[in-house]
Amino acid sequence: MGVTLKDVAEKAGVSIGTASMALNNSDKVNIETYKKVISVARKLHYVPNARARALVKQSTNIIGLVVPQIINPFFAELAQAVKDSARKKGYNLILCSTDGKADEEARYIEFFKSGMVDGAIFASQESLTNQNKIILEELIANYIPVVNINSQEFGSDLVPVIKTDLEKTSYLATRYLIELGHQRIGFGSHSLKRFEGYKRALSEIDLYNPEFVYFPMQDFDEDIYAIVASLMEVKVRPTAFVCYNDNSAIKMIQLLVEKGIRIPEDISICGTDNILLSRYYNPSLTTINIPKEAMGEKAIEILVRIIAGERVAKSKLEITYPIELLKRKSTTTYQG
Amino acid sequence: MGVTLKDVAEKAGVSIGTASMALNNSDKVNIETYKKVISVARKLHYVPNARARALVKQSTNIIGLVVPQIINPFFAELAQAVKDSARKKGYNLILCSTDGKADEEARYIEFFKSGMVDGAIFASQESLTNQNKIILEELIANYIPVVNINSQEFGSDLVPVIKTDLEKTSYLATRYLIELGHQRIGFGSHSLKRFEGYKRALSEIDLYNPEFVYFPMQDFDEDIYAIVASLMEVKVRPTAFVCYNDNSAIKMIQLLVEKGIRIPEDISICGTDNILLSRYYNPSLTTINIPKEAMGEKAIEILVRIIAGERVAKSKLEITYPIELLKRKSTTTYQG
DNA sequence: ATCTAAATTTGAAACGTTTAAAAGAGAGGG
DNA sequence: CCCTCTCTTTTAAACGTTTCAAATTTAGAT
Repeated sequence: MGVTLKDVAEKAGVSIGTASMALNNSDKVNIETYKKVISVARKLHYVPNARARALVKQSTNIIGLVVPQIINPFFAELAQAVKDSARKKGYNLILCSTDGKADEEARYIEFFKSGMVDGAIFASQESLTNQNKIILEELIANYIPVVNINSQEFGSDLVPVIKTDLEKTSYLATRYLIELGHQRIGFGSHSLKRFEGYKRALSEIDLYNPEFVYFPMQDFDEDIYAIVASLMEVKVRPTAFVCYNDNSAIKMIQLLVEKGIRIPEDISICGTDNILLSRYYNPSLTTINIPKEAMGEKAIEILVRIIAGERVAKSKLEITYPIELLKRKSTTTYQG
Repeated sequence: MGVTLKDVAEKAGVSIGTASMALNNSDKVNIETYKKVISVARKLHYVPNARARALVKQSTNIIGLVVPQIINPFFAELAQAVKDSARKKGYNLILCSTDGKADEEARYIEFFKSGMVDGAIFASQESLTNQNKIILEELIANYIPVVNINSQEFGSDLVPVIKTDLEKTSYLATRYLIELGHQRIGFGSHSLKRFEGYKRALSEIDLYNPEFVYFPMQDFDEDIYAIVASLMEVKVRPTAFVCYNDNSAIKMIQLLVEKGIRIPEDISICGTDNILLSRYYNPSLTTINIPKEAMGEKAIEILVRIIAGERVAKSKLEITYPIELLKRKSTTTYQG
């Protein structure tokens, strides 16, 4: 079908080995033959067969990135960062979103284990499920380099973790709302870590009240309807709310506005992630910035080092990135 | 490093050929040997080497999807749809975003030509650039199956096109605004097709006025600042505006609101794409739905047929998907 | 026991590269 | 003219599968 190295070699009147060396800029080959081979290759529009090369080189130059969902802007932006860094290092990125399906996950693992990627990055919302951990360990066992982004407290010593301090995100958010004068501050997330930060901030001033805490079981996005419904019924309503992430904050605001509640006048709302859109939302969203670019870049940097054979994580390697509160218009002082 | 077919064969006491056949469920192999091989393979945690298989099978089971940007929700959602369909057909998706960089594009092309993908889907905002066309033709010349999503009027007979009627999107939007009583309707897009639809709707009632037309040169997202600034200065301001897409509509609303303009009371705004967020924006966005799932699925279906060797596009193959106006809260009747 | 046909297994080529060892060609010195 | 050394090219193995023709085994029929 396509033109192969053999064709180039024949036309250039050299052996396959020489042709290969010439095309790989080996210094062993005579300058004249080099020129000849290059020119013939160009003339024939020769493109090296990546499949053959992958086999002999034991490497595909592809990195896999696994995210829970692509359509979540946080992961889209993270993927963008990871991709850019990967390309700079000469890798292509294969983007895998699991959408919470275990069988999808399993298929990706098979794919990775089969050697189609040189390494993989797992990004998660939060802490890894047991299932995730098994997966990572299985990959490690198959000598597939792995880096983990964003998950907390991962047990294995073998997988480097790039993360932020989740507890601190909600601590910062809650602190800020307290500073604004709020006393009844609600919270919604399935993240224990985040809950701890929220609780810590309120406990410091003895204002923690479990009444205002919502722990959606599974899918926060879906459970927002229930939370908003509950907020409408409750006698004493919180005047501020700390949301799981920007996506859910936006959804929550929309639902509240539909019920005639003004944001931020009636309820201040705070997200997390600083997705691109949070700045353009109406009202613009007070949120916590997660340094996605830096984290994505770091993940690639470390992964590439592992791929190159460096024993990066002799012991537990964890890198925690700083986060930052961005004060915008979805929060305001308590209008007692 | 890993365990190979040879290891399995030896341990099972059969030849490599037999082991291979057993693992591929060939009916030629005796049931007892089959069981033996399977059990040994399982015991050794054998995973077939995809690189070797790709070489001999001349296929990687990977499909490439090229989009302008992942972080644009429209393309994220389209990618999601494409990915789901691809997986159903047994393919993995490699997601490539060019971010408008020509050199990135070129690298993807090399990658595709090298045989690392079995086929490729190109999704574009709009009409293809000349550059794009050259790329597609180059791929075709290298026997890489290609399908095009969303672009209008592509010359080649060889590349199937999955699209919508862009002219109609802005026609529908403009018509609706006219029905709402608006007479001064603005328009912003670099798309000629869309402009035509807008102009047609207004010309039908003799209200077309070039004064209200904004043709950003390059990046609409960036040019919105200039458009909004201009809208603030102009003596007679439009009471409604048709935006390039939801993303830009959202950005525009945000900027207008910052200037104290109420949406939709002062200006009605209409987007296109129906990204997930448009429903949760505040106000929720009147927009035109683009059937992303259906289009993504169709693209994969056709691509897979081409990969299988079917000569899908003997002549020009174009499939146009229906669009639909979604009336939401960013538009309202003209409050003369 | 012999022959044939069917069932099963083996062996080896093929996929298209890379790479290291071996071979060959010049050049210069003795 | 031979030997050695350097520079260049060729040869062939290796990567790990799949696949198909050929070889072998098994079973059935006579």
